[in-house]
Amino acid sequence: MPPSSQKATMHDVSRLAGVSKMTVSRVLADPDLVSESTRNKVMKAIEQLSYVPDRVAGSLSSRRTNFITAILPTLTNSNFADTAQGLAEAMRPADYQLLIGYTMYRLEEEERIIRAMLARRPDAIVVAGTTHTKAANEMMLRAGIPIVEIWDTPEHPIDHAVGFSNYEVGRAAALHLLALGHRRIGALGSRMDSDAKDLRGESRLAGFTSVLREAGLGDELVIREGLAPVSYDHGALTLGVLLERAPDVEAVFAVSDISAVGALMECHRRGIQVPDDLSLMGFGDFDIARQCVPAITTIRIDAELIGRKTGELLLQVLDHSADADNSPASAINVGFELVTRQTTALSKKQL
Amino acid sequence: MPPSSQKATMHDVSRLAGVSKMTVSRVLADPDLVSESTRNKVMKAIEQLSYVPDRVAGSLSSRRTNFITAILPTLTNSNFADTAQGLAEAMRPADYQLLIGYTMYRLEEEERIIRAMLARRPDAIVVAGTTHTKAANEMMLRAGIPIVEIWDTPEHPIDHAVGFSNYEVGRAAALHLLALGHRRIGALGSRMDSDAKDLRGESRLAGFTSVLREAGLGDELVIREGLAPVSYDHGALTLGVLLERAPDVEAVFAVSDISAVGALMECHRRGIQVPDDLSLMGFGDFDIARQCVPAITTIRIDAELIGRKTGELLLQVLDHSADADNSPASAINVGFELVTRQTTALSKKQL
DNA sequence: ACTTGTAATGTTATCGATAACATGCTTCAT
DNA sequence: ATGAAGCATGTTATCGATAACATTACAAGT
Repeated sequence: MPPSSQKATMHDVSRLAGVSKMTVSRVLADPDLVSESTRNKVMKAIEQLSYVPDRVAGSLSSRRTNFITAILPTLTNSNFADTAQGLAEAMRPADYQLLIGYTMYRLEEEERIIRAMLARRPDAIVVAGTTHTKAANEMMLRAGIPIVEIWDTPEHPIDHAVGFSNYEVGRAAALHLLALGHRRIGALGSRMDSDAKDLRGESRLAGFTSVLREAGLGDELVIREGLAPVSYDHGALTLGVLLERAPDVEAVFAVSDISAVGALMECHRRGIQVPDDLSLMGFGDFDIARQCVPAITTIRIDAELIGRKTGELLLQVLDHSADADNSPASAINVGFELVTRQTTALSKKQL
Repeated sequence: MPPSSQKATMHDVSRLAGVSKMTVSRVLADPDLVSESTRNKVMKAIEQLSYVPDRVAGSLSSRRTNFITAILPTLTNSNFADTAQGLAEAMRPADYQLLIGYTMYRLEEEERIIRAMLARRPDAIVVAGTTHTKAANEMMLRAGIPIVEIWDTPEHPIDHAVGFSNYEVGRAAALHLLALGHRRIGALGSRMDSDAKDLRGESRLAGFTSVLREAGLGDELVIREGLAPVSYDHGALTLGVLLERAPDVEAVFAVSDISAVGALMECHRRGIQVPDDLSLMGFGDFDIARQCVPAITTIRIDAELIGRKTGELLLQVLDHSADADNSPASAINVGFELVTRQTTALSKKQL
């Protein structure tokens, strides 16, 4: 460990500058309140002592930590990483620090994390998803701070929400494949295990099957295998399962581009022509989906935008928190967009 | 905002349980110190009041925040996300919370972040990279807490280090391509801009060119274009630049698998056969490199392991921090491994 | 019986800042 | 001239916990 020089406190600075602690505090928090000459004296003292203010003490005193808790399923999914980055970016000018926790798609873990995070007294909580354990829900309700549920559209929001409808995403996917004339349509998702469940992915599958049923088709080709988070392997494996169940499948929707890419590569390996033999689409508009050959049809959501919008919303709410609870709980729908690329094509049967 | 019930303090709990604050504190920190009957009373009071301890106050008092600062170039690179996850995983049992900052590959930004983070009084700092601004270096030296530089092997470590030699990675890549009989060898990297520079990628390129020169080859095919972080597009674009400069190039090393994948897809689009027309390799062993068709030869580093090892090291050091500065600064080299797959093959000229 | 040890709990003094109010000194309109 | 207003600064009281030391009660050893 490097040599520890005794850390200087605000008191040390004030003595060296010949002013009171409060003046030092003002120089740091609101320089305009202090005359230029004193300000310079204080700045010099800060410099000389390499003083770094102690925000722990500051937070206790001011009852504001400038921490924002962000609870996401995982960091190793570029979509969520984008959201985190967008949120961090939006909050940075206001000097907020992100406290990131990840749940591994487990609700009990989410509850544990919320409890642990609340002890840090964050100024707000951002949480992915709209389904939480009872205890988690109560803790957030009681917390007395703004809560933002993101990445879906909650029916009963705790407070604010920023996201899109995963259910509608699933419907849009199914409608696209149907419109191309496909009838043997499948999907690749993950298992709804008690260990780990991708509730948003499941919503997409639910929307997807709802359309299939409306079209008089069954949902027997909707595969749920493997645990969240999905991977390239997941796509490859579940495609294998699907092909075994229905060698004549014409079109497939994967709940994530990652799975879609894995499935596409599996097609390459098996000599299945995409989209001639099989139409394939994903979700998320990951970079790789655009870069793949052939480029993958997908549903674009702007993950970074979700983060940024959430940040902007919070800045506004936190700023007005002075004038009591007049902050109306807002629900922002950022929408999504079907991006047709090269992996989906008209059914040959139609031709 | 949800209704804010007044938050209960430890004092409230102690009154309700009919004990002193200190006893409540003990129940939470070291339950064995308290008799079973009092402990139960206290627990009941905690439950009744939905008491959540205030770690801000606790940290100020105990002078330990249980925060670990992790400073990484970006979160949207699965390698760094893996490292973060590994670190978080290792520290979690000891109840440490990660404070993540990302620099966007900019040293000035790193300095800014270090300064901001130090105000939170972390118990340790983990920072990617071994090159820092002068001010950043001094701040870390002065901080009086363990510092771990990761993702490279520093010549002059500030304190501890966990990583591998990027320079040797570059050498291994060049040696592999040379061993296959290639002589027209190029590389794809990013520009060393003042805005953003990937110093570790640059080390890999340096090691790479050192071998080329030893073999009597020039480095004119080492492309440095675009800003870090690299992307699939980056790989596609720089490959284009390289092909323009040397249509007869035989083998290429990309500083990242991401670039390598982008380059591979560009080859697909241009009808260049890999590895028949061109050998291609990357770095990082990203999932996508293994899944690609053809699967990409790469250099595997275990990013998650770097995080985990760092965590274990810190737990040990922080635990012993009681017995003064007896913690020997350790430098752990986790090494790397060349993974030969389908994108590199013997030079045809040799045949 | 008397020290001594130890287990369980309480008391007091911080930790390093900020909020809220108080003070002193100018300035300026009337 | 004078008092209200405003600027620049200081004082005092917290914020909610933990460390360190103090106390009490009872058991065990001699």
